[in-house]
Amino acid sequence: MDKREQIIEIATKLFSERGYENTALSLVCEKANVSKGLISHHFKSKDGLLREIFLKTTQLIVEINRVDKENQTPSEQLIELLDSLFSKLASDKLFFQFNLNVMVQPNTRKVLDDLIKERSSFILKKTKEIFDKIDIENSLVMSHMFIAELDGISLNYLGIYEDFPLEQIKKEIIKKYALQ
Amino acid sequence: MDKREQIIEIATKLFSERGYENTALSLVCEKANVSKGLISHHFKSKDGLLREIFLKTTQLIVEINRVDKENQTPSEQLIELLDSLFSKLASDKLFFQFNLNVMVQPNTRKVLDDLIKERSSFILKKTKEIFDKIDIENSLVMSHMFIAELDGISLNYLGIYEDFPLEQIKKEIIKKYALQ
Amino acid sequence: MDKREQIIEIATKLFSERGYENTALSLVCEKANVSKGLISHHFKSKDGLLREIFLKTTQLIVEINRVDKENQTPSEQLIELLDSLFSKLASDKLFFQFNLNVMVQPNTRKVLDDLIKERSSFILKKTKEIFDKIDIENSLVMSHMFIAELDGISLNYLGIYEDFPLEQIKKEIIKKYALQ
Amino acid sequence: MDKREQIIEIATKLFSERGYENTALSLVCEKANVSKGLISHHFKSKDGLLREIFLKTTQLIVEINRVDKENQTPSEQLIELLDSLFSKLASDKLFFQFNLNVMVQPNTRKVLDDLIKERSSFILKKTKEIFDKIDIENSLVMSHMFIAELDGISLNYLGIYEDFPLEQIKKEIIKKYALQ
DNA sequence: GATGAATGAGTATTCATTCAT
DNA sequence: AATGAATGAATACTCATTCAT
Repeated sequence: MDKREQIIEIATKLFSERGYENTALSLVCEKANVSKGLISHHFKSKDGLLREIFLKTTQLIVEINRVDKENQTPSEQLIELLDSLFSKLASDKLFFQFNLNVMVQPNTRKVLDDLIKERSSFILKKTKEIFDKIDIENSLVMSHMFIAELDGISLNYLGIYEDFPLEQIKKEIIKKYALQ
Repeated sequence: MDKREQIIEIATKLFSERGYENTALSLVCEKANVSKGLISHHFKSKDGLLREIFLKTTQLIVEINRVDKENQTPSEQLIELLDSLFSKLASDKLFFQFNLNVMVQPNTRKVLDDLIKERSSFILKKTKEIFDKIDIENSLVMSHMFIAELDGISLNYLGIYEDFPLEQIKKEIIKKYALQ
Repeated sequence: MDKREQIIEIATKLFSERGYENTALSLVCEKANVSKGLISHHFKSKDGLLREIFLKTTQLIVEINRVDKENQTPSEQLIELLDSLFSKLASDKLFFQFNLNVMVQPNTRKVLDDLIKERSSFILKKTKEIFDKIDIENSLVMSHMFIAELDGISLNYLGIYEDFPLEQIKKEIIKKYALQ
Repeated sequence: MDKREQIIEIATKLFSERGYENTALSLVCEKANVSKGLISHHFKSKDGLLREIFLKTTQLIVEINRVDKENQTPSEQLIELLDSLFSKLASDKLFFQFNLNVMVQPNTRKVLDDLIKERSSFILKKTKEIFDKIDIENSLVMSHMFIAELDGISLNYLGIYEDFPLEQIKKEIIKKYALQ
């Protein structure tokens, strides 16, 4: 059993559920069955642990975009992307909760600044690539709107409206973007 | 000079800039030139102060929606709404920062639960009213999408992309929703 | 009972006996019957408390030098000064222990830098004044030697030689400096 | 490259510069490119390492006193001793810094108690031997004064006065003690 | 001899809250 | 309404030491 991995796993869960600032390292230690010193040893500080976790979620996002799309039309690619995104949104709320959380909180935002910039420019680039293939006009602005809309859906679904009509919105989004 | 009002003003600014959890009441006291006891006296607790502030921002949102629209077409109303929203987004970032912040943070989310629900259902209702007047099909789902898109734009503009093309996106949004 | 004063008193004693770095604030709190927060409240930090204490000991030194010497010859002044110094050295070891301690420890030395410089230049000035009155040649260098010798005596008496012949050395010193 | 020796060298430097209590073994390990376990292995504990270092500095002091003085008069011996001492004081401040440090700090004082006593009685004996040869009256007390004065000079030169007139004081000391 | 993961007690500091005045 | 001394629980972090490899 790798204790380092265990810390990351537990901390990810707790940071997502309770928020970064509201999660004491002592709680992480307790739940992960690990001493306080070990976090210092492996991650140097709480912020260091946060960065490690954020990096891991970025890798996950990168992987979602790396699926082999050789024999798909751009529209099919977009549909698949939306499909996997909406699936994950429904199945793994905490993943999105965590990411929203740390990007909005001024404190964590600062700690993760470079990593957030790196990730978000990657997402923008990938989106624009698809839009360019589909030959959408004004692809940069449209990519920004596309990303914003999906982020807004996450935000409203996760944090604001209890009866958010996720499924129907998914259909509308696919209709709007992929079936042009 | 009303000290109660001064506390609210300073606290709003600090909570917005630094996040709720990362703002010590002692800092609020110092900046507002006020003793610690006075916050307890007026607001009972830090959470109480937060609720008071959130209520005030809700009132502001309500006011934006209350502008007299008697002699406007629904489309004109929508355009004006979008206009004032994008203006405020550019001029008063902290206002949106604060609201995003407290809605995404699990802790504050819990404290404000009832107020958030009240506000968001108000916003949904108002949006749907306009969409119904415009006679948009599937108005509930479309209202959700509309709100989500605007929230997503705030999120991306404020917290993620440094060179977010706000102006162009505003034009696209108006084109999309109001000029049908 | 003034708790602020109580903290200073207890801390002075403990810092002297155990050294600054080896004295936990929790120990000070326990002995002074005071909560941990109160030290923060009054002194901001452990270093702040140290500076306060060092300032107080400086005041004591200043007072020793302020005794009315109107109707004394310079030699009589010097004898009286030596007398009170040697008395205090024998009766209040901790006082000297503390001062040696914080001036030699790199950490505390840094924290107290400005205060140490201020104090030591005061002592040098006062010594030189007397030496000038006695009309001693090369008074600046001789003042330095005088101060160094007394500091060295403290150091050896307090910290090194268990059977240090303090009384006889006092006589020799008086013979050497005051009876020229 | 002998790692044991390397640890001693680095630790001596760091203890001197930063003080014993303020120097973490992890820092020593890092600077010496050595694992934590190795210090335990070689020196058992941090205190063990300190004792080893103190012993080494004692040996250095012994060597200074062992220089062949067969064909020198006692006065010449004393001058040479003072000369080498003042040279070292100017060239190797850290050496004296370290020794002052550990003798004044209650914690380290306790750990090194036996070694300090041994060393200081050696120094006293050696000094008294020379003074006896010169036929100085009251040689024990005078030896104590001599040692104290030199210690005081170190203390004031290293830790208190930035513009301490070391060279002139050296001349005065030689005049006073060696040219009688 | 040498490593480094792991421990756990200990440290200064923070902070919302209480309460006498 | 207003102050600020006082509390005490909580927090991130430090660090010497142990031990399996």
